[in-house]
Amino acid sequence: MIPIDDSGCPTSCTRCGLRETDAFLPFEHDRLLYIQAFRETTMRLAAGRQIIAEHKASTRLFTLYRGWAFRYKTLSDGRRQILNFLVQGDFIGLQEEFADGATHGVEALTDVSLCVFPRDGLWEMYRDDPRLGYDLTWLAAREESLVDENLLSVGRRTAIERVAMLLVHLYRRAERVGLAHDGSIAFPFNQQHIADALGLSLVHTNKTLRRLGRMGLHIIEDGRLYLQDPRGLEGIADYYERPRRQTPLI
Amino acid sequence: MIPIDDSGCPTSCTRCGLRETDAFLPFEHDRLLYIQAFRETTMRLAAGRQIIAEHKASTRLFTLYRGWAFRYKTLSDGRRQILNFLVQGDFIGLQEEFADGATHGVEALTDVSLCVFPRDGLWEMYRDDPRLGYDLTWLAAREESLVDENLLSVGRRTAIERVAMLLVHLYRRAERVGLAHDGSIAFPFNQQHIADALGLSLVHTNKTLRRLGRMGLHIIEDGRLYLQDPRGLEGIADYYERPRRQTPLI
DNA sequence: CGGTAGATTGAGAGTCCTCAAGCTCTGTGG
DNA sequence: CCACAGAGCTTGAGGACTCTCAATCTACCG
Repeated sequence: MIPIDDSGCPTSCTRCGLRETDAFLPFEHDRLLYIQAFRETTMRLAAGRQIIAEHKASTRLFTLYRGWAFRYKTLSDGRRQILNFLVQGDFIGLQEEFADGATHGVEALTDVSLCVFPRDGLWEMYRDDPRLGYDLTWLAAREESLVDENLLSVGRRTAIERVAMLLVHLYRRAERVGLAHDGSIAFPFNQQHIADALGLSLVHTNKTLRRLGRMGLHIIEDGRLYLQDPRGLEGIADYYERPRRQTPLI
Repeated sequence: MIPIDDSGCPTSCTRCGLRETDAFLPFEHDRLLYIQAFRETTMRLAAGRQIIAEHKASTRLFTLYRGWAFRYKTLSDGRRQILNFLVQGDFIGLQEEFADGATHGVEALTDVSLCVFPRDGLWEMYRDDPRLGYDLTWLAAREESLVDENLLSVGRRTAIERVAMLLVHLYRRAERVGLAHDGSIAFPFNQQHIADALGLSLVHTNKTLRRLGRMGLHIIEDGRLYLQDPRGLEGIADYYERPRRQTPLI
């Protein structure tokens, strides 16, 4: 029996539940202990709560241990753009450390469990264990490639291509970290989330989703997403997932 | 007289011309020598040439020493999205090191001069000098924030807002690294570049640019950009530049 | 003096947006 | 047990922003 704290995280990083999948790079025992010492606390947040508020500097870094979240930016009249979705294993808050005030918010999309790290300990981590620094750069670069992918969608794909892309992409990411069961994943995203991620209106997002559904490409039912025709979706989206290397998990 | 090699870069990093502006973090002499040793060579590429081809793994990393470049992705039918523009001082190729094949291309927009680094020496750099590793993460995070900003534009700003945003943003970035003279910057971007960066068609980009010009907000003339009314542009774009910290330069 | 790249403009079409209304489902309270 | 409110989903209709097609114009070059 693995000891669990009241946020749903294991008390010890050496028994981190995420590491049971093969999505993550295996870490040495010592390194896990170092991360555990670096970890300030763990916490739980309800869906809809802000993990990092859009215009405030955060003094903390996070690893998303359970649940979904998203990064976003808004214009002053309220228009919102979701930059990318975050799933368990993703690191949160790196840009805050570096970018000069060019802020974005991070919101919990479902109830989430988080590992919390102090932001001002980051440089020490690089110094103490350069390998972890290298891994952080990796995570930053990989997140950027997610945003790149979204920018290509929003800039150059049509509505139906964008939605097809999003469905396949989210499914693959969830599957990757062990969230797919019986050919489906939990799908807590509402249509406003999808619209804001794809740069579409809510109404048009709805019509496009329905259109794909009627074409027999996917089903969203009881909060779960089934890809009936993943190849079909990939074809529409002009997006073909490649095998992925294992990802560092901090 | 600073010795210059045939690519236009100084032969010694200790005399790097870029460091004469205050845009960059001052580096210790030893660190500059380390970077110089890490530098494999320098090179020059003509406008339009590929610095990194879109679907090929590159074995090199670069610092853009002079000129403009851009990162882009394309769909199989040729639609192209420019992800962000690169200016002198920007580091090129980090994502290639980490992202799993999720590739993008990097093209020289003007004639460029580049410092070239071997990609497989990167990890050694983290190990030898964690501070440089930290700086690389910084650069990665900052580039991501550029892409974030573009994604907000393309997803949620109207055409005129996007163009206003682009003009201000490019101007500020160029100014920041010492490229503004007499209230203008060299403007080598053609309308296709702007269209591909903003997710617009060439024709509509042209009409929008003209509209802003007729409103007296900017002038593009003889390959130079003048912001006649930067505040007006910022207002339209709902974008206000904040003071920036100094950036690492590697 | 053609030829090419880039900028410009007009016209018509189409994707996507806004407005509006109705529907389903869930939770709450009388 | 049922009315009611709220969140989210769905659909129709009209309008607007942006796209494609096409043609013209300028600048530059061999």
